[in-house]
Amino acid sequence: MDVVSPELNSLLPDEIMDTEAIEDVPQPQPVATTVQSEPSDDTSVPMETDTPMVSESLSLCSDAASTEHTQDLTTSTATDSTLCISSGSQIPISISSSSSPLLTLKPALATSTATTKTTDSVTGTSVSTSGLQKLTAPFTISPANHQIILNKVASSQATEAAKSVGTQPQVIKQEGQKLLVTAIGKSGQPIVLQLPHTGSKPGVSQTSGDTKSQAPQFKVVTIGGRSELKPVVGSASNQVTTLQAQQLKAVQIAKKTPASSAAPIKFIITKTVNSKGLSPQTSVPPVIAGRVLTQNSPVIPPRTITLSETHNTSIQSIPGKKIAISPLKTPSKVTVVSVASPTSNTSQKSVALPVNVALGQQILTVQQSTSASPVKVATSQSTAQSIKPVQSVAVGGVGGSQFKTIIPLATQPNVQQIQVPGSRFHYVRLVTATTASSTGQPSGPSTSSIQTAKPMVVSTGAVRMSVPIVPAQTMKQVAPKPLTSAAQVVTTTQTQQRLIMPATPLPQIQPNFTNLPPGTVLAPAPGGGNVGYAVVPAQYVTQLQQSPFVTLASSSGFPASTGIQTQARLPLNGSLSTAETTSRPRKPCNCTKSQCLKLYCDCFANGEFCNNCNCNNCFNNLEHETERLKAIKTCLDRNPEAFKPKIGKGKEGESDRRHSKGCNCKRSGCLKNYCECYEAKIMCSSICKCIGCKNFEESPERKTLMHLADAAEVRVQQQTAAKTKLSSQISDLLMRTTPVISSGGGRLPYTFVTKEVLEATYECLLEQAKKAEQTHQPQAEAERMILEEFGHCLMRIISSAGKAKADCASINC
DNA sequence: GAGTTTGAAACT
DNA sequence: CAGTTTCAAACTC
Repeated sequence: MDVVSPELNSLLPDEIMDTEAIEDVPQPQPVATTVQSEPSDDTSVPMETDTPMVSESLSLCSDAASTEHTQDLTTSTATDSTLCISSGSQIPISISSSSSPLLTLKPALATSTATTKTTDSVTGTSVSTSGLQKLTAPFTISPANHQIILNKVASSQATEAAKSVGTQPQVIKQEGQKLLVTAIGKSGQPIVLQLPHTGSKPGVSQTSGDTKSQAPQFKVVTIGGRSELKPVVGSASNQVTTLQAQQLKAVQIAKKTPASSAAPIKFIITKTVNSKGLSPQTSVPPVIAGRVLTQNSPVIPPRTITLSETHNTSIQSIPGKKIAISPLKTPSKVTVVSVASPTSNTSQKSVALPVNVALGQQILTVQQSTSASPVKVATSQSTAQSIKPVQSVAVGGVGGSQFKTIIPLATQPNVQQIQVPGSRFHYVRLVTATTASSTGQPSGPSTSSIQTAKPMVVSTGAVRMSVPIVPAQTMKQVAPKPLTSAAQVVTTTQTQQRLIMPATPLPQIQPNFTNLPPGTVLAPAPGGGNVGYAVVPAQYVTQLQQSPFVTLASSSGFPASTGIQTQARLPLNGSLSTAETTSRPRKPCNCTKSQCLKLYCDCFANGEFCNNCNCNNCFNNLEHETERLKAIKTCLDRNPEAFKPKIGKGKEGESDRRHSKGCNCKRSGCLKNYCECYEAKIMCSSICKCIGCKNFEESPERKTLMHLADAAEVRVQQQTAAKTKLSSQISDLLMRTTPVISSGGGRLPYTFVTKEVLEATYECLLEQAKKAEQTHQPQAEAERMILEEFGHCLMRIISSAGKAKADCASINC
């Protein structure tokens, strides 16, 4: 049921699976206001997070290797409940849910497949092994290695907000929703889980964690949710934010709480810490992988790990809208963002579940709306399926991010792509404004924003989103920024949003998936998968939480067929890296035969959609998503590294940048842009197979060329500056239509060059010319006479100006 | 702007 | 893996 087409499954990276991090989620036993941890019996299924439970469970599993890093997870559900999970040193973990949705905290069992660093894993940590525990009471999990402390958030803003609602946020009700949180972290690293209750105001919930504090690295964060039996009314947004010292990935998941409490909701969040260490440099591959698996039978232990809530609700199907946001090239790390298809009920509270998880180096931002369980889809939510339009938030960003974000998207017909100036794009599907909305309000670094039904700037008629852009690297600092406007996080509330871990062993999937070009949208499984994936640079995701906004505007219609209807406005400065910011806009391609679906096309090779190109018969757009995906797969089959950046770090001791494959130039001497090395402004290296290479450090030709290039650049700059200055002066002069005598007396004579003066001068010069003609003066003499007269005119003008100035001064004007 | 050159990508 | 073809960008005129 869920989602990824078989084809695409093969593309999914192992990282997504990261079975190690995955743990089974025992069947939730809804108990009112209690936290329950039950080891699941089913260890056989590695990924199984989802037993055929009525309730949805959210499980967080963290395998934190580093003790020194703090984690802040904040999950907030906008409408019904807010889930805030934050773990940071000395930050208590609190879970509060004002709304009805039941939350059950259970330590997930490490799945058999997982090689499990289970020692770290949650299983050891028992939220409540003994039995039910009330969430209201502070809850501590596995203090030893991995501490998870669950406390009321009474003090927290979220709780306050919940109180305002009239519900007790701290209490987790068993309304069929199960919250499974498995976290293994250092002792002393509190994790705060907060369930927003319905109606929570955006930005209300906050996690108190110190974002700057060291955060344990998460290897895998999976958030998946699905509604199962009953449609749930209400919406909840969860936001989890984890900050890691060096790099962050924020996962924001917006989900809608089901209207009916009866419908179980399962959230599973698995967080594992990179065992090898926190340092970004670690050889351990980045690991965040998300995958949506299709589950046909609820009974079968789901392979999927999903953090999402499903909503059923409106029968109406909202056309999904997709916006493509240019992704960075080959981010090395992957951020998974799942977006559930929006449910249609307007009456429903939009649920935004932004989850920001800063994992060591990874920041995941997942926004998820509730998603209906596959089962529901088949049954109760027959209507729901129509609703599937999925949203992904696309934020334009600058290339160079090392993260890749995967956003599951619903395969709705209506798709729009946004091409961000400068190129990197992402797919974004926009749900109709009615459902979509979520905004995270920045409260503090660690704070999670509660997403209200009103997201950033989103208008139903025309979808408009403003997304704060933040460079992934800066995520640490991001949260604090106060956002004035409601929308900080772009989330479209959707009935279904899923962040899913692959249920099946993903090894086979992994390889290709990581290499997917940014912006790639993975089509949902043909069999009714609602969710597709969009691969976007994590940077974009992280940007969502930054104060700077990206505004995405799309026409109300969102006809699928329409080309790019959305407009993305991105601040190109500030958060973006220098290289990125300075990067010139992508050049339009001129492909004629490749349909822009081969690597010949720079757009395609860069993982971008064609936009404003001159290509013919272009298939590199959302209108040809199927073909495009197929082409991507083909490319990846041919070369798994196809979409990775060609310019990467060289071996140790070598220059920082070098071509990954090296060039093969034969005639250009590697001193023309034919040469990819030269084009990238890097030296050829030992791996190059070029002939007659002159692109090396000591090359005199190269030095000369570079010198000339620099000189030319300087000239251009000077000319530009001169033109600018001249233009400014001219415009300034033209502005002076009337003589101005300022009290300051600083005006130059030209201020007296009025229309009348000019006409008089013209008459004088013309008269002089006539005189010269009448006297049959040679041309040279005539010119001299005219110029002489012109000089006299100027003298008179200047004299008059000076006199006027003096007179003005005498009268003290 | 048309035509040529070039080398990566694609194909065999 | 090597050779050939295709392709689009870079370059020249």
